[in-house]
Order: sequence, then C-alpha cells, then structure tokens
Amino acid sequence: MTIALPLLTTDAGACCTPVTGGVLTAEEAERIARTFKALGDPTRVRLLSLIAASEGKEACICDLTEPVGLSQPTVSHHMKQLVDAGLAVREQRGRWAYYRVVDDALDRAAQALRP
Amino acid sequence: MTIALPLLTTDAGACCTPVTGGVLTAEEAERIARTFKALGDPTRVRLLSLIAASEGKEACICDLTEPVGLSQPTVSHHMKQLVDAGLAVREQRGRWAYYRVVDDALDRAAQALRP
DNA sequence: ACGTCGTATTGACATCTGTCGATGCATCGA
DNA sequence: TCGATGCATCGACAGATGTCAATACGACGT
Repeated sequence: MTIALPLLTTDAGACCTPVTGGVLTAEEAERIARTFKALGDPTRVRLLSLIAASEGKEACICDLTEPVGLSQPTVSHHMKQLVDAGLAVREQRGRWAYYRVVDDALDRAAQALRP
Repeated sequence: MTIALPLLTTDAGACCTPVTGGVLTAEEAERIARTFKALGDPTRVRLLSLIAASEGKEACICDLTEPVGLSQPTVSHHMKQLVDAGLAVREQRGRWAYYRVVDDALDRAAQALRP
C-alpha cells in the first residue's frame, strides 16, 4: 500500500502571495496560474466535487467514469492533472486507485485570491 | 464616460456553490471552471496583480504592456478575457481604457474553494 | 479637417488541450 | 498458471488558446 503525498515539485503552492497583494514576479504568477489552470476545466471541477461528496471522501476511477460521462482514459488523464497540480492525491489499494481531495491546496488557492 | 459593469452574462459567479460542498451539476461546474480558466494563465494573473498594485487600483493597457513584455494586442486580448470572466471591469476615459479588478469576483471565486 | 495616439479587431500561426480507442501493466481470484 | 479486472499510457485527432503583425476604430489636439 503506497500513498502518493504531494511532492515539492507538485506545487499545491499559490500560497502566501496573494494576487492583489503587490506585483507578482513571473515565477509566482506561473505557480498560481498552474493551480487555477487545473481548476479551469468543468470536468475536473466536477471530479473534485464528486470525490469530496463520496463516502470516506475518496473515490476510484471506476466511481467517477459514469457520473461525468467520459471514458476511463479521459478521467484518468484529468485525475493526473489534478494530482500534478497538488489538488488531489492518489493512493493505490490493490487493483483500485483511490483519489482524495487535498483541502489544504484548495485553501491555499483561495488564499491567493484574498488580500 | 461609460462604465462597463459586470453584466449577468459575464459570470463573476462561482458563488454559493462550493466545490467540496456536494456534487455540482454540469452547469455549476461550468460556471466555476470559467472563472478559474481566466485565472489559469500566468500573464492574466500578472495583469491582475499589476492593476491591483497601481495607484488608484486601476491601469490602462499602455501601463501594462511593458511590465508583462507582450504586444499591445495580446495584452488587450487578455484583458478582454478577464472582463468577460467578470474579474475586471473596463472604463473608457478619453482615449484610454482603464481597467480595474473586481474584488468581489475574486472573493466569490475564493468562496467556491472553501466548504 | 487632419494627423496622432491609445485600443480593439482581424488573420495567421504554432502550440496546447480534451477526448477517444487500442494497448500495456499490475493485481486479484480461481 | 491463467483469465479477468482496474488503471495508466500511447497514438491520433479536432478544437481551443496564446501570440504577433497588420489594420481598423475613436478620441484628442492643432
């Protein structure tokens, strides 16, 4: 049983540098935008919502495919996007890959929008 | 002197339907994603930051072109994206077009990320 | 009326992105 | 050991996106 924790490379960042709190450097803007880009797709927003609303606040791909009405590879692709952005974590349990929302990442993203 | 207020069509929305607060409908997810998509480009994040940091919290295109290092049409294009998303408003004063950040829209976007 | 100046729009282009079917890779049960 | 199952990856493709040069549009000063 392995747990994929958000690494340093997967910036759940966008923390502590609010958009309206002074001029952002290109790098800061890039980090912040990377998080919001992951949130900029309706399917991915829906996936986060579905996972958060699931029992145990986790879900496997098979639970998500039908609700969003997309193919399994596509859902898998979107979840990878979310994991890379640090908004979700993946945990392999047997044959299933369970995904979970990283609330901290959402908090930090929200924080970047308030002064 | 005309002031472009955020219309009903330009959804600064993403309000009152937090991502992690129950399963979102496809329409809700679409609205939320539309806002974050506008925030998903580093140039646009930078533009918002520049405007918010300007005196009077407003700026014209000519003030923004040089800091972001992009052509005037490109900056104009990005600002249109932000206005369409309800994250900025445009006010024409003489020959200049002044842009301003809509703090409420940022607040609502942030609210969509917290339960 | 005319040229100038700040913006928006258009057209074009390369790149990124979302999507799917097919396939590969582990893991489990028989 | 073998077939089945759940998921990731690959290859392909249409459509969206970011960018610029060229151009069109208004407003201002002379």
